[in-house]
Amino acid sequence: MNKVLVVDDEPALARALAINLRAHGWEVVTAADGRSALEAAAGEHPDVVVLDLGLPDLDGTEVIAGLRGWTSLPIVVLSARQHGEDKVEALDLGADDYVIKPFAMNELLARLRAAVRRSQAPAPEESVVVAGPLEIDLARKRVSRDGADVRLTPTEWSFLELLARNVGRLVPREQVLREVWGPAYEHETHYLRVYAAQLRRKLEDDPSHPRHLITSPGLGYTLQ
Amino acid sequence: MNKVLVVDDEPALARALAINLRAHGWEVVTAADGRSALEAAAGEHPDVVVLDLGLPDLDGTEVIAGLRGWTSLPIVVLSARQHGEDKVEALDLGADDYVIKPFAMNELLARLRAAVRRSQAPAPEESVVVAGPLEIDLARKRVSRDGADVRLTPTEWSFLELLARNVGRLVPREQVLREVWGPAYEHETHYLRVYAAQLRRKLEDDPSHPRHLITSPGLGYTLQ
DNA sequence: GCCCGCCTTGATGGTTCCTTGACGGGCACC
DNA sequence: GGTGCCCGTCAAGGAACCATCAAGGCGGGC
Repeated sequence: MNKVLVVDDEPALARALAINLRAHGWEVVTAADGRSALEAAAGEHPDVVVLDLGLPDLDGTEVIAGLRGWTSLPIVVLSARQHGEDKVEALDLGADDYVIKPFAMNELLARLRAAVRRSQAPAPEESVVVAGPLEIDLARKRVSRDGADVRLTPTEWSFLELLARNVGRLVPREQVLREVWGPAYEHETHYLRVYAAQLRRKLEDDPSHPRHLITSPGLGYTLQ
Repeated sequence: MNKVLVVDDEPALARALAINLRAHGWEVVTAADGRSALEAAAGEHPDVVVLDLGLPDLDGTEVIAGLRGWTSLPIVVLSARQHGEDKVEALDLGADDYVIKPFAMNELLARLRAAVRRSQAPAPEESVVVAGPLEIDLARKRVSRDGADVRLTPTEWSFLELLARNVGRLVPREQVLREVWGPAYEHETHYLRVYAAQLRRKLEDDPSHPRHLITSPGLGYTLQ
């Protein structure tokens, strides 16, 4: 199921959107201002953001800039302003699409689907990544080792998923911290060690001599 | 310069678009019907397609489907139809964006920029530099020699990467020091010798008679 | 309200890597 | 042949980084 973050300061509209989106199979989280939107984007890992311009605390463009600083997560902007430069500005800042209020629900749904599809397309994304005795099913968020299911915590999964999507490639430490914990955690390298150790204990035959979750000191981690 | 393929059967509109786009720095090729649009997309390698629905020969949705069969090239649909399902249908078929006529030129330009940026951002920069038995994969940060992986430290990698990005060219000592250690280290030439030696020990068959990591005394280093 | 799972944080010990120094060789020039 | 310069090599100390264990705190589920 795809997850969408709805950012809107009008409770009525936010609730209406949430109900409609849930009815169409989306998992919905909401935020009422820019600050909590940025937090939620980092903490909830949505697949797409619906962003209403004109929030109480931050300008909508600041929210876009704040997100684009660390993620390419698709953003669909929602606005009542029919004319003017803000549409162009939002797109140039890195928004992915723009819908004018009032809008037809099925149009918004189509644009969300398009945004998510685009963002996922470039990852050729076999939904199951195999590494030795490990099978990582990205779509179902499941991992098995020698055929037996392995239970992971949300953070462990997020870490492993990132490595799996770049299987065979070295993923830099900063990228792991940014994408798993959020942009404010780029220097919390201790987390990496703790979670790498936890994953190894669950996934490796000999956790102290890992063969699949490999550390490159000072650089990052590789799944192979 | 970015190249755009404009598909429109009205010569007047097509010409107006082409002039405007060229004025904003785009390289423009045009097609007046669906069949030639598909050919042009294959032959001209545009960065983005602007597609007017309602062509004489093929339905616009068929053009989208025809393109999506083999490429993920971004498509911006142009249409006069204000309402109805075709907007949703076009997006779901794989169009990347949708602009309704009449439209503001700067909006179309912004959407084109956004579409191109999106399509290029995730391009994983598949560049592998080969020098004799060495293969240097810049994206994966991996080096192999005769097919076997070679482990490098962060500083060694940074040094080698710089040389690999300028393979065959002499990289001045000062540039190496600046880009690997930072601007304050421009005169620490000793570092160069130590790390050049370490790299040779890992990469060369006979480290004391290097064939790939070449020193030009007083000038700099070359990878070949 | 309690319990449990998970995240965070600290402490410790081991490893890797960077920096720095010392020494010898080749080369040009005097 | 001596001198100076630059390069290559080796080695050691210390800093940065990693692995592991464990405990406290927080929140969600019951």
